[in-house]
Amino acid sequence: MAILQDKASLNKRNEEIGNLERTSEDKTCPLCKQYNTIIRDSKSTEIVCNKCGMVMADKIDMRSEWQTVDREEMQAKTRTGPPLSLARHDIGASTVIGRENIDASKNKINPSMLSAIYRLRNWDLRTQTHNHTLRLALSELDTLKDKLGLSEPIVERAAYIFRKAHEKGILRGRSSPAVLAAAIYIACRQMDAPRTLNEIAITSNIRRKSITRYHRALIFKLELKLPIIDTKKCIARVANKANISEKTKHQAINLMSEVVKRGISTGKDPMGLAAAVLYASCIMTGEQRSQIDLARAAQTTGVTIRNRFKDLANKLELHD
DNA sequence: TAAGATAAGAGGGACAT
DNA sequence: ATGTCAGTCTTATCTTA
Repeated sequence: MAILQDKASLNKRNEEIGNLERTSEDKTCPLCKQYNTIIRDSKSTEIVCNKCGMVMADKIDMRSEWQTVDREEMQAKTRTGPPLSLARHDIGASTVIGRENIDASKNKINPSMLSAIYRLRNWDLRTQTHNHTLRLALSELDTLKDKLGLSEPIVERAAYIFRKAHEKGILRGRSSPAVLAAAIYIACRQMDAPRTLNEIAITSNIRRKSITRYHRALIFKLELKLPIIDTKKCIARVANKANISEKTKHQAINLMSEVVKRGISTGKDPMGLAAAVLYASCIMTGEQRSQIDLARAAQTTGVTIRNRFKDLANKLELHD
């Protein structure tokens, strides 16, 4: 891959790559060593491994992409490319800098511009390490995807959030796996496919504490909005896990809407509440389930079920 | 064995200093 | 920024039916 000399060769390169458009092919990614489909993002000028986010171009020596020695060369070859699904904007930033770099040596450039270019260069170099942690995070994301059973849109959303966190410098001083876990949690919430913090904490092997901390940081710094957790979905989850009959499930959903209407649900762990509502519904329909069973299904404790249940009994006067 | 009670501890929100 | 306070949830242990 030649260093881009000027706009003409840049265009030529884009043209070459353009010929590859819509040809995704199977090959082994040099970074993650996984044999998988490598896709070209039609909106950017990058070819991207869809497993780890490794950015590459076809018809070039792969190794030179990431085994650069010389700073200048590295900078010139840098292609900051988030993977396919993430490349929504600031596409090809490094290429632009590469072009300006040449301009700086070739054409006489306004000296006042030099410092600006220098800054850009540094920024660009930083994105190189950004890409490194990005790649690590994305491959981690891939393994978590299977463990948590995340859908593709959730994975993309999580990756997007993580990348935004990168850009805003939120990762500095924070553990990126933990930030990734927080991003996953947020993505799940946003895509309306709730996973509990505990599930994510356990599968990612990251302390729940750090996930919640970074979760808050992300919400605040990225000004994200999270939809309220759908308590009915919690009911469905717990019910399915505890093998509750459809009849009782429906009863529980009705009961839950009443609970929500009366504001009993605010500030309570939705899963615990759902379990308590289900427990109450089981009593109503005569289905036999122990508090412990429900608690386990909701990943909470019997104490919580009891407390919630007592609340329900007091406030809804359900005695039967 | 399930359910209930109680206590100690952690973590975080609200609010004041 | 730091501290306090009330409320929530968890873990552990004991008692009751």
